[in-house]
This record gives sequence, structure tokens and C-alpha cells, in this order.
Amino acid sequence: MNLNEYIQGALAAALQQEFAIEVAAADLVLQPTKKEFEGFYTFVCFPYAKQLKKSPVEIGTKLGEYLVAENGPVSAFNVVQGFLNLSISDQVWLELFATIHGNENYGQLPDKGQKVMVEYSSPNTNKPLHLGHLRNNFLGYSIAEILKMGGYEVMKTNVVNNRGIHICKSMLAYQLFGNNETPATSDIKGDHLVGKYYVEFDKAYKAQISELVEGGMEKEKAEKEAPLLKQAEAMLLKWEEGDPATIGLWEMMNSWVYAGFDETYKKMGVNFDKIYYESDTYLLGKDIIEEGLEKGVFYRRPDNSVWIDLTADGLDEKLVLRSNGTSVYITQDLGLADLKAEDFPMQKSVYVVGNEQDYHFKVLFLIMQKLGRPYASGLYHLSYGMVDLPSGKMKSREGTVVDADDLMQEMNDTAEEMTKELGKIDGFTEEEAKALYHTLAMGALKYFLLKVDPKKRMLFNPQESVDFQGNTGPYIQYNHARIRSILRKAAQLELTPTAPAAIDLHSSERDLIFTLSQFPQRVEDAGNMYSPALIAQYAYDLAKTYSQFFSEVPIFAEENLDKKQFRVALSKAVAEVIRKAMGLLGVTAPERM
RNA sequence: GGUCCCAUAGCUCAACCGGAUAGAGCAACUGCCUUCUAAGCAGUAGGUUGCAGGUUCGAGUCCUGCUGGGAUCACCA
Repeated sequence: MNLNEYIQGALAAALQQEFAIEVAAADLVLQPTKKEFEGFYTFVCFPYAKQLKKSPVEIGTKLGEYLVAENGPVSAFNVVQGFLNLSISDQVWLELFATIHGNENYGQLPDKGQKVMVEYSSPNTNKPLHLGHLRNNFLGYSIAEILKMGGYEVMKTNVVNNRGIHICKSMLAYQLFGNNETPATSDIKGDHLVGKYYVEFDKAYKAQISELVEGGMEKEKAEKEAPLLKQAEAMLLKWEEGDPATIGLWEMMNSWVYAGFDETYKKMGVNFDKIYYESDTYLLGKDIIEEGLEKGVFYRRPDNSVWIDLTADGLDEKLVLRSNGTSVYITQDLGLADLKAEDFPMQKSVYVVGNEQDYHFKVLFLIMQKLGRPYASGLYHLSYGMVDLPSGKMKSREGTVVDADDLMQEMNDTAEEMTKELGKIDGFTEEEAKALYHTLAMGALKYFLLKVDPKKRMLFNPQESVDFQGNTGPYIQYNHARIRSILRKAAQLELTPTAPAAIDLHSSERDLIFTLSQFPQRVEDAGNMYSPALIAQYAYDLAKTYSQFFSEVPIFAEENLDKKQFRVALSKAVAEVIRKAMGLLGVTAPERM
């Protein structure tokens, strides 16, 4: 039963009967009634006032009377200004609850028969993951889970940037200064070790530039002429030729990085169905250049470079192939788009990439449209804002980058500290306690990063950003743990969670059923808007509503058995939905905390 | 300079297709643990939604201009 749709239908009928106007039921705006008014659903009457030449209050009253008179779900109404507020009978709330209570798959939307690919993470193999990557990974994982629950078949992919000049820089620095150290001999995690040499390169390179500048060279020229850069470029050429020594070094260092990333991904709790490596895909896309030239989408300049003119679309002219015939960034993205569609024929393809690449994706998608790719209309750039620090933007050169591994470890420590302080781990084994710290740490961190609208840039203060109280992951986790505790006790008392046919409801019980009933729609909305933030807000809303119920309504002290069993059932349903909603954010809901 | 994004309470964030007196959390203050987990609940205080116009029954939301911040405009990725 979908109350929302039912009421829309009834309102449409009422408008027809009472005022003889035809409105499509789906077009009727129904919003949740504000807390300070009586009712659950509100219909705004203003839009019809002009058309009907009647006051909104009069319209609302007529509609309200009609809805109550039909003896349906609407038990009462009130009209405030032009707002028609509708109350729902307890009978209907209980029927609604019965459909939720018995349903293991509650929230899972019907199969849409469509495939979606979600690309996220997509790291460079020359440095470890940082705070910005955390937002990316959590977003990507979450939106993939949301789309799954929304009825799509989802493939999660990761495009690893494991080649190119920047990789050669760390390889070169390692060759020069590495003394053959390895993650094992240095006790440094593989990705951090490689990152260290990327920094080493930059230092030495800068030193060379200053030297050249002191020797009288212009800075710009020095940046291009520095021997280290020349060496790195030479190394890239060797790599492309397949020089065994270069490839060997590359493979060794990459394997360190992959091992390091795997560890970090595991801690983050994210995973992928398919990984693309740029070393395999960087030559793709050249045939598309030919195709585009034939179709007249691209044009060739006298120097042999290939371009697309997007000025008619409000963009610029864009290079798609260099004059020497080699690829640029977008060339391989064109090829990769086709490869993805071939591997997984999808209706939608989501790229989780920061908003500094908005322009790139506009161009990419536009080109795919012009080339007539059938999947082009389903391409979507999930563009998210940067994560700023109190000191401003993260800058690797200034050492202000917040490392992902470090941050997760700090969160773990904080969780441990707080949990011990609160004396919450009596009866936990060492292992259980550790697992809980991790669950809480990741819950806090993921919730913090996901509750904000992805499009917006956000601020992260390492000292104080991640709290464990109020609108936080642990608050929601806490409510889940409390319910699990109640359910354990209910089982001991041999109480059967039951959805009763007829009892009087407490107002906080109605609130809970109402909130529970919103879940499927929220999953749908979050998928359509590509916004885990909607799920985060929902989870908080549900937990908060439960918390209120918990403090206002007794469960085991209730004498009426029907009510007692109902409250257990209601609690159980809330725990289930909290667990599912948090699962959509990649957050685990603990049994105890 | 062109294009795009952002600006809401002291701080971090909400506000669904334009709807009621703009909501939460943190920080501050006041109550509430002999009862199902106080990582909690209830309450107080905190706002000219950057500024100026416009559109309309109604604007944080749409339009124009301005101010401030950011991104991007490489034969880099």
C-alpha cells in the first residue's frame, strides 16, 4: 500500500467531483505536514484558488470533507491558511505497518531491468590515498549500493591510473635514491613508499630548477630543461617501447602500490567488480578519432592535430589528438567509454569524479552524443566538491594533505578512547572490542562525509569534525544497538513481534510508521538524484524518531500484550531499516555498543 | 578576461517541482539515570538566507545586476 499515491488519487477524484477540474493524480503536490500542525500529509491549495475563483480555505475545506466522508485512510483534516492537513486513522497505520513488518525485502525496489556502471576511486599509483579520495570512494560505493536497492543491476569499476610521466617520476627517484629499499625492508606501506619517492623527485627537480635559474636561465625554460625531467621523459619513452628493465621496475613498484591500496580499500570497506588499468587502455580511442573525422564531428588542422569545435554548444575548441598522433587524456576516455559499454551494456554510466573535471566531462559526453553512441544519454558525471581543511585547500607540497590511512587510524583511536571512557565494552572479547572501534570509526567518518550534498564543497576539521554525538553515524548506530538489545531481551521473555489488527497508537508510534513508510521512496529519490546525503538524512531522521519513542513509550512495562508485542515488532522494523539505510552508506550497524 | 559552481544561526550542515512561523547537530545555558543502553531525552537562547532590484497569491529556492570565495579554460592527467 502506498499512502502517498492513494491520497493523490483521492484528491484528484475530489477535485473532479467537487470542482469539476481534471488534474493528473501524480501532479498533485503532497508534502509531509510540519511538526507543529496536526496531520501527516499536506496538500497546498493555493494553486487552484485563482482557477476556481474560490479562497484556498474554502477549497481545502471542501476537499477535506470529501476525503473524510469517503471513509478511506483519511480520518480527519484541518485547514490552516491554504494548507490542507490530513490525519490518517490508526487502522491504516497498522495495515501499513503490517506490510512493512512481514517484508524481509522492504526497501528493495522492483527490478528496473537496467544496468548501471559506477566508476569511482580511480587513483594514481604515485601517491597514497588522501581525504579527498575518501569522499570519492564512500560516494561511489554508496551510490552503487543505492542503485542496487533501487532495482538496477550495478557494476562497480575502478580505473587505475598506473602509467604516465608522473609514475616515471617516482620510478626515477627510486632508481636514483632508493638504495633498493622495499616495503618489507623499510617497513613502509607500499603506496606510501612510492609516494615518498614521488616527493623525492619533486624536491630534487625543484633544486635543479633553482640551480638553473641561478645560472641565468629563465624559470619557465628551466622547468622544461631540468635534467631530471628529461630523464623521466626518457623513461616514459622506454616504458612505451617495452624496455624490460623499465617495465620490471614499474611492475615491482606498482605491485607495492596495489598491495597498499588493497589494504586501504579493505579498511574503507569498498570494493569493485572490475578494475581497468590505464596501461591497458591508454592506446584506446584512436579509432574513434578516425570515426569522428569521417563523420565530420572532428576536423584536422594543417599540423595534423585533430580538434572538435564546440563553440556552438557554448564550449571551446578542444584538442582530441596531438599533432604527433599521440593521445591526450580525453582520447583514451573516449575509447574507455566504448570499452565499458562493450563489457557491460548499460543504460546508465556514472563517473564519480571531482568537480574540477566538470568541463572535461561536458566535453566527453557531448562528443559521445555527436558520435551517436546509444549509451550517451545515460552518461552522468557525479561531480562532487572538494574537501577543504580549516587552513584551506589541501596541498601536497605544503604537507597539508590528510592521509587516508592516518585519518582512519586516528578515528579508530578516538573511537577506542570514547568507548572505554563510557565503559561500553564490558563482556566484549578483545577482538569484538577492536571490531567495534573500527565499526564506529568508519561509521563516524563515512556518515560525516556522506551527509553533505555531494555537489557542495565541504569543510573537514581533523581536530573536531568527527563527533560521536548528535547528527552523526555513531548516534544512528547507537539507536540500532539499543534496539538489538531490546530484541534480545524480548526473545528471552519469549515475546513474539506481532503486527496487531487494532490498538490505539501513541503519537510517536505513528511518527515511526510514517517514517518507515518513506524508506522506499527515499531509496528511489537518492538513486535518481545520485545523492547518498538523502539516505544519510533519512537514517538520522528515523533514528531520532525512534529515540523519542524510546524515551516516551515503555515496552516491557506495558501491560497490554498486543501493545507490547507491537512495540517489539515496531522496534525490530526500525532496526532493520536503520541497518539497511546505513548499509547503503557502507556503514555497519553494530549489535552492541 | 570567457565559462561554470558556491554564499543560510558563532561553527558544520538541512530545507523534496517556488509553499505555513527557514530546520538539525556542535558549542552555551536549564532540567531528566532505583525503570528497555544517558554515545540519550526534553527545554532555553541563537537568522534582514552576502547586497540591490524584479517575477507572483507566495522567493533561501526563479530572473537581472553587484560583492566575496572557488573551479576551469594545456599538444598535463
